[in-house]
Amino acid sequence: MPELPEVETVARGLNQRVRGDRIIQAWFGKRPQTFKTPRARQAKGLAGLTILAVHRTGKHIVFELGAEAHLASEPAQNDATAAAAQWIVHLGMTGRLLVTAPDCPLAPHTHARLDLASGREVRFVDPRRFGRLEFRDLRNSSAAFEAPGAEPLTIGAREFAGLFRNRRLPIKAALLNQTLLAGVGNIYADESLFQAGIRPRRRTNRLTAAELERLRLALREILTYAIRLGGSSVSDYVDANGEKGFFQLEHCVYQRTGEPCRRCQTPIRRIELVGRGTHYCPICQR
DNA sequence: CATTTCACCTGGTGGC
DNA sequence: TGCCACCAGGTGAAAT
Repeated sequence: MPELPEVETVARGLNQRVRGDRIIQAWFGKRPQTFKTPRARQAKGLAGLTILAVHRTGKHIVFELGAEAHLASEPAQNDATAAAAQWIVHLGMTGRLLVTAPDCPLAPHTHARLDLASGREVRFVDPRRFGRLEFRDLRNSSAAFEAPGAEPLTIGAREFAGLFRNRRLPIKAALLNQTLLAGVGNIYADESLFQAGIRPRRRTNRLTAAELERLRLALREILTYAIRLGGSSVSDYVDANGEKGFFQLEHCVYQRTGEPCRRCQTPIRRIELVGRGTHYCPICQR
């Protein structure tokens, strides 16, 4: 399931491959749930725009789009002031965003295709349809997209502690709440709690300052390392080039129920928390 | 308001 | 081999 490292990997791949390209026209499927902006408005809005840059915010992929053609090397990354519009893609559980040749066979559950001036296509494929596509025309008073929560890679110690100090919910539930931190999902919540030695059910307001700081650093380290390995390919995740990631080989607890802890050999335990499978080591995490 | 539960989806899995 | 119940989980709406 795409979380911050997977979404970052996809966004980087897209930025490398389609930055500077121009959208000739766009096609959209008929499943209404996929479209946060009505499909007709997306198709009309995207046609003719140039891709200035592609980047990640939280779990969202943002295409910065310009009304005029720019040199691919010219626009600064994240230069929202130059952007006339944005195309915002959330991959949900099973979403894929791929750059393909036009004669590449159309995968089942393809919900969107962008025809590019270079002759290639950007395709959005999503069997389970938890993904979302949104178009924002910044020329029409729409605000630029902002993720609701803080960025786990750059948040400071004081702000991080402030997010959790006055809450009573389990720390794992807090990590999954995108309005607090943006980008952490089930895999990296479990992995970072293991690394920090904290049990998932612990109430956030009962965590010590030292524990919160361990958690902040664990998140940063794990997310950074996972990005370097191209993310975790559990389920059917692949990047914009169709390549799998390798961080799943590094998992210490996620989907390792009953297997020995890599640190102390105790069998990894699985519980259900806020409706999610949750994995931890009963010895290493307190 | 804070927190918890549930519906939305389909492919893969395991039991018989 | 085939059938089917069941499960995975990101998000937002509804319930508590």
